[in-house]
Amino acid sequence: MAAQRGQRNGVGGDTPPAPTAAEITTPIPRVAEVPAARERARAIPEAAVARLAVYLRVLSAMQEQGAVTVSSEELSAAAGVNSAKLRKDLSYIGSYGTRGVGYEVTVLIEEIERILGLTRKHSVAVVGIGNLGHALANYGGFPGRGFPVSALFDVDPDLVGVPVGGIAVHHIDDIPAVCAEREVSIGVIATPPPAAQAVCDRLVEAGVQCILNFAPVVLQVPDHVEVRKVDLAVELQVLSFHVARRADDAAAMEGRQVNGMVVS
Amino acid sequence: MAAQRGQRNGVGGDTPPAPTAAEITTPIPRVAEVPAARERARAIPEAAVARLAVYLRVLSAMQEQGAVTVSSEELSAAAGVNSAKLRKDLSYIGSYGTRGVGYEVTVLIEEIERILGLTRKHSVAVVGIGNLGHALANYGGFPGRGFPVSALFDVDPDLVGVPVGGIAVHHIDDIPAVCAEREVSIGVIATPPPAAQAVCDRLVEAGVQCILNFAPVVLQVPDHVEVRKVDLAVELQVLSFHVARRADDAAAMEGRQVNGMVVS
DNA sequence: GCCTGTGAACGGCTTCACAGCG
DNA sequence: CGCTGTGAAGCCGTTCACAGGC
Repeated sequence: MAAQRGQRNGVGGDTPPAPTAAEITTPIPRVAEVPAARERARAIPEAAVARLAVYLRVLSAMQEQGAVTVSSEELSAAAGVNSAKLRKDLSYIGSYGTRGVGYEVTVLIEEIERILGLTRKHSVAVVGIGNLGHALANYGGFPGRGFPVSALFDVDPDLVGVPVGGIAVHHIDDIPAVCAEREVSIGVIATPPPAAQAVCDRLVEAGVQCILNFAPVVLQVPDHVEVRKVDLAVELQVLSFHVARRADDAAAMEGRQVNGMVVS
Repeated sequence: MAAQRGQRNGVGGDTPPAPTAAEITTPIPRVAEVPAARERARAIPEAAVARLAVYLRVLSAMQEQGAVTVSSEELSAAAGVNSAKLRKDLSYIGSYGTRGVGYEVTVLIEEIERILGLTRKHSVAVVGIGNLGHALANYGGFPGRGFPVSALFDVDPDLVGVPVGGIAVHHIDDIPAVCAEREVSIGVIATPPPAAQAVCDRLVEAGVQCILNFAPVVLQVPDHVEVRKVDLAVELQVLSFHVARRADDAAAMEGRQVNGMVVS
């Protein structure tokens, strides 16, 4: 898995599910009266949401190859998980399979897209048009499209006005105005670390509710804003840890004269 | 990820060094008396390893500002986690704090670097010199350096020989030779999806043990190879899910006439 | 008194295994 | 009979709370 969770500003503990004043004194466990859609959506584990996105991509590929139905076994193999987990994940969004047969590809695609909110387009703004920003801007139409990059920003006056990936770069001072006008719902921060927090503040000010942060900085945001962080240095360091562990293992085995059998 | 087969081997918890050889009733060949370093390294939760990398960056920044000691409270706040988690994470690598005082910055940095295997440089090879590959190649010296990008590869003959970020691009057919020569330990895949598996196979063939995969593909690798995946489309879709959930919540509240209190 | 280090409680994700239905 | 859907068990990481040193 990639992308560490992280963010969560909370000073002490994290906010519990969402206990309203009413819940406190309820001595009897009872079924909540909350709207079904909301409840169900909230009940999906974050980890499962990420996997649903993967299933969606696999399903799209299968659909293009003309597949009409898939079994949990096939789909899970293609997505790199085990079938029990896949069925559990799908059960979070409802029961769309046919026992003894499998799932209808088109139905699953529709349902997953609905749950992930992909039926609605989400405009993306990329801030920081350096190497990474360039790459992201040109990525145009991410796989499993639905995320049009509709605004680019940078501090550098020389970049302002220059078209990158077909879109003109604006100055970061224009973030509020341009984001509002183009109804940007997701902001991507690809600036140097020192600039990240200021950019983040501007995005929040502009009403952006979700941020994908590539800068190695812990962003401070209001509770209603969701942040996901992609940290390349961390990824490499985690890999480094595994290299080191492996080396230790090897050294240990060699030095210990273990019998021929290798455990792993 | 992969790693099916439970391979239990008397690795209890983090109990004191007391290998109870008596309890084993299985005649299965096993490694007795495992080295402490290996044991400890294996016991660190993956999630904790990722956070250690974050602490390291924060500590480096603090060191540059002249800090000599930090308390778990300060460090955890700067890293965006709670202090209990931070102390637990640090306890996995040993006891380097002073009760009543805190941790010595330089000591912590050294120990974390040691555990993450950063005392040894890890050569990185980037395969696929498109937009993203370019960005990665120029990233040169990732924050918290120690990961020199020492080889670049692409299929495109026109790119071969062209210097990117100071390094000449090689053809992917040369992966085995070049990687061996430059002792590459980490491979980064930034190719289009269809090429990813083939490139991965070549890297494995070249002896690379860890791979960072940016292609939206589930790679098949031998058990001894570690893969981490960064999937931009999945990140965006997870954010999309949250946007949708928020919208549902708002709609639900409005339609339900919830009492004045706002939950989150 | 203050802050670290950690056993134990807790909660959430994963795995199991089988009931349920086509 | 096959495959989905799911309660229940198991496992693992997080949180709590306090013992242990300084």
